[in-house]
Amino acid sequence: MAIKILIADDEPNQLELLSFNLGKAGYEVIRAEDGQQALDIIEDSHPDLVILDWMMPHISGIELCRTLRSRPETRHLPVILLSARGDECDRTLGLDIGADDYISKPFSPRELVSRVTALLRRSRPALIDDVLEFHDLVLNQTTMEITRADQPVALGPKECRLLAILMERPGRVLSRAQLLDLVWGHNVYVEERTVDVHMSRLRKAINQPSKNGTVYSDLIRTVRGSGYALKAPSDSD
Amino acid sequence: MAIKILIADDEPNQLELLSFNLGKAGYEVIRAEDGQQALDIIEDSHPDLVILDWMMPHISGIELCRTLRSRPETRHLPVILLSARGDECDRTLGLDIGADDYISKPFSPRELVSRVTALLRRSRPALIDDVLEFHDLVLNQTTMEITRADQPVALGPKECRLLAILMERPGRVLSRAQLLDLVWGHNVYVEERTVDVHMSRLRKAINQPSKNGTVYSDLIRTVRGSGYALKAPSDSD
DNA sequence: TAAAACTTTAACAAAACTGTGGCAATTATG
DNA sequence: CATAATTGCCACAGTTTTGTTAAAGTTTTA
Repeated sequence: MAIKILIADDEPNQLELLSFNLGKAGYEVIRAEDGQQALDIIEDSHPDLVILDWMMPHISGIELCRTLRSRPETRHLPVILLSARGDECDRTLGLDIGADDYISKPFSPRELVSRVTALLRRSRPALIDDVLEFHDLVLNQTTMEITRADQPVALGPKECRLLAILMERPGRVLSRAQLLDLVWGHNVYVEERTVDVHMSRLRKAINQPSKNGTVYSDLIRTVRGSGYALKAPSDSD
Repeated sequence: MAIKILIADDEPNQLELLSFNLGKAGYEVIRAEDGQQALDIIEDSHPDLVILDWMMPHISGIELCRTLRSRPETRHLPVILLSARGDECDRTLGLDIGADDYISKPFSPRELVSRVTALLRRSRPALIDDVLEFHDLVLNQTTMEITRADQPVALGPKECRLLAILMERPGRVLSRAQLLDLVWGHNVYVEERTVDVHMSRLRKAINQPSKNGTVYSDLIRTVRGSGYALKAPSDSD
């Protein structure tokens, strides 16, 4: 599945230039021509990263960035701000508002792509590195091999994806609804309790993978009333 | 615990300037004067972020960055590269090598601090995001972890929410009716006395969290006839 | 000082939540 | 086509959480 990047810019030339370069670098590009449209698309197609022009009609990049940061479901969505003005005040304002990076025009295509990649590596390592690690768990997304303490672990597709989602956000609590959305996709109807069942299967699989009798500690934390998260075992257990 | 930042630069003035500004911004700064020393310090004191000068004797920033990226234990350590030259080639090289950000001299203190904060936000979400603090109490709403004086505290969902509501308004007195509204929602009928019970449970939980016999002071203030509020302990209790 | 007003907290039953074996349906796999 | 694997759901059991009540403790008021 290609990495989706949303670009919002009201200037067609600019939009074209950006799309072309990111497309060439292998990203799937979605375009928006103003802030409102961008917001709709974000809600709808869950891009992995967004690039916002500072100045746009209706909703400016800054406003949009603020909005995104204020909503739980987009709070961690990587945002790059784009501005014609290079002055420092804008720069710091952009970053302080919660943008993850700031590029001032004119910029080189190379730099743009580098910054996008660097930001993705930081925020969604799975998309770039395709090896996820947590404690002694390793998940290679290319080969779909999973190991715990170097012992192979067998997982079904759903459990595997579930694990990947958790490992991309180590420690963060995800509600059943969020997990359904992230793992199953957001137009599939399944019971929330089904998450529990898969979590149970996942636990069983990763907590006793090896043949020798070693017992592993539970890396999955149930947060009563909220959902599930990964947790590093404390010294006591 | 303060966030530790390592700065490696062979030029004393530069080092001083950086330290001063980051120190003022509330970070704990550790200094290194060349790449080798930086490496030693990283292994030794586990900084949360490092700032590397591009040109340094013995081991350059670029080399050091490569080294860090190649080791599992520092693979995800946030790195900012610093360079005298602003040309794009360096810029993209730096980012491609795995640095998380790149700042070219001369830079403004404001921008530096903004970039550091932005980088920390995305690499160590727990340090920046969704965290409520009051005195020695910390409530991380992302991971749903609560600690008092760094000791974990176990809370049920209701108590947790109650605490969050109080911590969002430190010191302000909230009536039982307000608390019912904020915590339970405004179309639920529960006895006002119930608030007392939960407050009592909350107190018990946060005022004696640790195993060692330490006794913590009561952070919750009962305002007779009005309601409850958080209070910082005075010196006497 | 006694009564009144208010708060704390133990106890308990009800409600809510979670873990998991089992089952049928569906989907790969050989 | 037969067999195995995967998936979603139900239902029961076991826990934890929650709301209420009531008794006991404090503070304020008259």
